[in-house]
Amino acid sequence: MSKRKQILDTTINLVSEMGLHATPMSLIIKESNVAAGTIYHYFKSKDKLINTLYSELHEEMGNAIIQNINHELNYKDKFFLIWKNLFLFYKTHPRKFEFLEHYESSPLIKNEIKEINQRHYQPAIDFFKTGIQLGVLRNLPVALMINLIFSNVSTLIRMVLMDEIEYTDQLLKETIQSSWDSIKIN
Amino acid sequence: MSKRKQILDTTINLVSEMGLHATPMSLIIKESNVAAGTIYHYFKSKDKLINTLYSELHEEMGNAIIQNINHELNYKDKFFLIWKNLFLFYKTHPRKFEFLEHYESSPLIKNEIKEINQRHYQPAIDFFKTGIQLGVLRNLPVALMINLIFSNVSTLIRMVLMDEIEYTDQLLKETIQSSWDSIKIN
Amino acid sequence: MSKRKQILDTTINLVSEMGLHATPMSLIIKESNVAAGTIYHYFKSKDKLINTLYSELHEEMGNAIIQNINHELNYKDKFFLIWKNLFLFYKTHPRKFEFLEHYESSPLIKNEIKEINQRHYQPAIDFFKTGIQLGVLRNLPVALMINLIFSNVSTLIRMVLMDEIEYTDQLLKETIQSSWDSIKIN
Amino acid sequence: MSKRKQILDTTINLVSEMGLHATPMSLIIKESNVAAGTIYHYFKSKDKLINTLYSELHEEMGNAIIQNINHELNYKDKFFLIWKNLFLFYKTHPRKFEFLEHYESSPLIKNEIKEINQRHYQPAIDFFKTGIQLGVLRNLPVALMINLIFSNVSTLIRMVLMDEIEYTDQLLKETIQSSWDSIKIN
DNA sequence: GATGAATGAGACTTCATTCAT
DNA sequence: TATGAATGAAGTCTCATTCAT
Repeated sequence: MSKRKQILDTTINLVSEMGLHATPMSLIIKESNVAAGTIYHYFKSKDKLINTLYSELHEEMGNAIIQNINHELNYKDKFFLIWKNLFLFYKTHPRKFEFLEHYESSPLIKNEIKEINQRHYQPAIDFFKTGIQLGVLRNLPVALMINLIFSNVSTLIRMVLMDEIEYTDQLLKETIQSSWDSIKIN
Repeated sequence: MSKRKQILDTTINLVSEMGLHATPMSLIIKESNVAAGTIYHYFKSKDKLINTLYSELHEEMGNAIIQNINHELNYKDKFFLIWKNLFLFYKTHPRKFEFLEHYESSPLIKNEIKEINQRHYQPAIDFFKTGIQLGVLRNLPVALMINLIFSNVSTLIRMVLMDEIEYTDQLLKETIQSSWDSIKIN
Repeated sequence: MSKRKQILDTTINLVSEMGLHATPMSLIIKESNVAAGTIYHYFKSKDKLINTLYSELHEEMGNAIIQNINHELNYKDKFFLIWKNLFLFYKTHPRKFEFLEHYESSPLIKNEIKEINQRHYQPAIDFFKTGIQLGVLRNLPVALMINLIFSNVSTLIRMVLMDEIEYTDQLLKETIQSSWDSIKIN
Repeated sequence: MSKRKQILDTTINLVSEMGLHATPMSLIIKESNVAAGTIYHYFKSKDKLINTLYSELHEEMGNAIIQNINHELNYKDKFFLIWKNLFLFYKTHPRKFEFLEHYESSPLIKNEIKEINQRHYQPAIDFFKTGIQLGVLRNLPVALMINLIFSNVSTLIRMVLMDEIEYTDQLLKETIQSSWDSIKIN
């Protein structure tokens, strides 16, 4: 594995477990078996390292949520699939979810970076916009609607990962239904 | 104002603005016009200071959300009022919301402390439990339901405070309606 | 018990156990159940408190070592008794021995204070001086001789208190004999 | 000179002069012309730094005391030489003696560390053991005997270094004789 | 590309002491 | 006599980063 990959992998594991500020560069250096200078060869600063991770992660997530969406599905089924895609991505990669939890609320992240990374969700944004235009979805601001739905996914996965609730397919289905009912018309 | 109060007030302002780790004790000391030792006279450590703030805040919020709830209101109206109460509490005290945003995702917070502070929400928990028992609400796990609704409130207030959306009474009403539709039966 | 006595008692216990620098005034305050100001009412500073303890201790020791010395005993028996008196004083008051161990090597103690407190040992000094004059003892500088003998006592008691050796009357007798042989003539 | 050596040298000088607690890291940093971080690069903590010094010192002393011991010397002469070796080591390196004086009585030192470092004195321990077995020395516990003799050396050197007595070869010889008389048989 | 010794600002906290009550 | 809130200098240690090799 390349040194760069080693560093990124170690960082996501450490940050997801301990938090951003409890993960000093010195620890990343030790755990990824590289020299101090090597990290700074690949990443200009700790900020840059974290933000790189953040960007790559969002690209990956952007791809994950549109998996298996095809045009033959009706609108509601597409919604269910997108929701499930995101949920299963987090469930399969809990470290990545935890990393985002630690990251999003940090002053490290600049709005500029957040905005840049929204491009990965353009298909999802378009999907909700279309839903509103078609009259299938409630006429809420798209950005708000997306945030509401995405935060629903986060709420469920957070409880599942923290063992505050027992995961079943039935639970997943009902939670998605709840999400759907919050935005659908009728 | 007592020194203790000065310290707590300064801390919530600084932490909400800069984040937990970007708020050194030295800054709290300077801004609250006390000596270093004075902080440690009242709070054993930075951790303890922050956790005290967190506890007092939750007590305040617990009281805020049941404001003006009276028995003559029907179930749905009570739900709208609780939602609005929480939203307006955050809107009136944006610093407190921001403090929580910084705090909740920090490894500083121990589950133990989180759990202890849930007692302040017992009336809310009971309210949702009753709704399910009465058949007014969907049969989702109560903890999940509460987290879903509360995170909806956070989503809206976050966007409003960050100027990502323009607040209107109409917007508030529609968002609450969306929340309600996600849990009501029929 | 008077506050002053409470403070002194607490201090000797704490210092003997933890050492001078590991015994902050705040701990003495807590353990002796007095207010911060009260200590400073009786003792001008931590230094003064410790030095007071030191002086009172040496007065007590000075009295202890000449206990039961009467003129009918021969010189050697007097030596054995003095040695034993000091040893038993330490054995009966281990805290006091430990206090001195922590104290003597501290830069807190000024030579001036050490010298002042030597007056309590005048009888012992005279005893050794006489021994040399009589030709019973080796012609070593008196101060050196006293330090050698006293440090022998400390060596034995230290090992006994630290459980590095098992105390028996036989062991005590033999160690005193060894001390005696180091200074006696013939 | 390596930074590590610079730090150790500076530390022994400062501690011997001022005492353990009167030697802050900041002073060591300033006097040894290194950055704060550099000390912690080599030594995990102040404790570790001091203990390293202690260990290296005992190794040096262990070697010093058996200097020039050869098998042609008789037992008594060997004893005199060992005594003198230790004395001269201290006299040549007064800082090292003073460092030990400050260190030994500190709660910083754990018994564990003391014990580990006794291995450097195995030859001396064996020497005394042999003396007892041969019937040349009094039948005292070896550990006690060694402590008695070593503390005699410390007593003399302490007085010499503190100018409480004037050093002469004659005085040295007589003090060693006194030590010898305390343990020899006949 | 890769190393790791070295940096130094700044983090949290302690502690002897004071002083108004 | 007795209290204890308040002080602030100073303590140990961490950490992102650099640079000569």
